[in-house]
Amino acid sequence: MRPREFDHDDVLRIAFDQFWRKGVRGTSLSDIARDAGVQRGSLYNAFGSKEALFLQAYERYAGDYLAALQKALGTGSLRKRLTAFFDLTITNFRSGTPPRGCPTTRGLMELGAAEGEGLDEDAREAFASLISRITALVQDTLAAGAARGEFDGNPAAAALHIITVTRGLAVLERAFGDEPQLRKIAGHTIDLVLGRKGGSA
Amino acid sequence: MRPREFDHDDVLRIAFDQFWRKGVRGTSLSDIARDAGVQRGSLYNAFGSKEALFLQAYERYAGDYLAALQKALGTGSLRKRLTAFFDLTITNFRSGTPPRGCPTTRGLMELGAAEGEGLDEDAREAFASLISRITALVQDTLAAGAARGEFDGNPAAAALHIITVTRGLAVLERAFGDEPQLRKIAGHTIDLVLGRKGGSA
DNA sequence: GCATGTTCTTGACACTGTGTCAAATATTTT
DNA sequence: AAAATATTTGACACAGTGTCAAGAACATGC
Repeated sequence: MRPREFDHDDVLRIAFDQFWRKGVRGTSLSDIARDAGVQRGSLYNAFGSKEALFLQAYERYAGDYLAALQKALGTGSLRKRLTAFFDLTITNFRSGTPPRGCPTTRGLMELGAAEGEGLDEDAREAFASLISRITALVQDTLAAGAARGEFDGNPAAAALHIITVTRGLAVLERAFGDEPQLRKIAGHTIDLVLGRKGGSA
Repeated sequence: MRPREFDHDDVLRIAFDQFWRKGVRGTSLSDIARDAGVQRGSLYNAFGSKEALFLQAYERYAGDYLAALQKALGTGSLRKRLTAFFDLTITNFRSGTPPRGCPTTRGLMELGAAEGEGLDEDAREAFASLISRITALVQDTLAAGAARGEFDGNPAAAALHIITVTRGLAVLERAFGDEPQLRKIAGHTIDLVLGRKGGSA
């Protein structure tokens, strides 16, 4: 067996960085190959296709991101947790120069387009899976808060509402690039869900 | 002057239908040319580029859509108006077979991607403009409702919240394709903004 | 130590898509 | 009828995806 001349994980990182900045369709395998110092053909050999490479790179990101979220949602009052949640979300959208936006939302609208075409279905599933897992995390946090008397409402409905707002924030971020606006919307959402006064921080 | 062999508006309609179904990047000018019965070169001559053609087609759609929204927001109680607003929004996302999603959100995430590239800036502006105008419409509706005592809150903040939710709905639509879920979120949002009980319909 | 087998790499190729250009074409105006 | 003008058409250059066969590097068995 001839050994690989590149590191699998390095390529995944380099590829995801490009996908994040320029979109899947906007990134060519030549770009990635150049940046990674690998021949384009080697990437096809190792990953099969651009979409398959993206999928692996995305799963990597999703794991990291979910772990960070879990940590952010882990301490403090319910209000503090939700604040940390939105904060991490928005900071993620606004990371990079220029800001790169939300890779999940971007990918969903970029690839989740073709319904019925088996190819993009895997990607759609990956995006939907991360969203579902984040929703579950938020719901658990709300349920725990409810048990502590910090929240009075339906955790499932509220979690769905919150996740919808974060997806909306990802869109508004691309439309206006106005970070203070995003944070204002986030604060307003927390007030709405927690009932304006909310628990003291 | 040699006369055009095709109708400008027909091409715009045919093109937007394809863009809506397959995305801008996923639609080739050959596709549009074939469907419209026009030579590809003629499209370049008439519109300049794919993006310019998309822009014209989108502006057309945006005008129609805004008019429909304005009508939907024009009668009944505030709750009724907001319900009609979400209804039209979701129906729009779910129109077509298979459902085509939201062209504005799709376009924003698909084209608002390219960093620093002046080309896509026009498109981003067009998307942002429609969102802004819809927000203004919702805000006016809320302000009018407040004047009639049907709403007690900040119309600007609430309108921004509502528009954020609709953008989020567009994303969730692509992720899960679950229309009842979208309608549930919409209802929950109205309850949240109007204060759960709300004015009788 | 050398042959063999396996995997990776490399370059060539076919295909599709974007955009440009010059030549040919169809009208209107002079 | 000739000139002016805009549209159509086909050829071209270029970039991107994906495939393939041939070459290269290493592990193992003899």
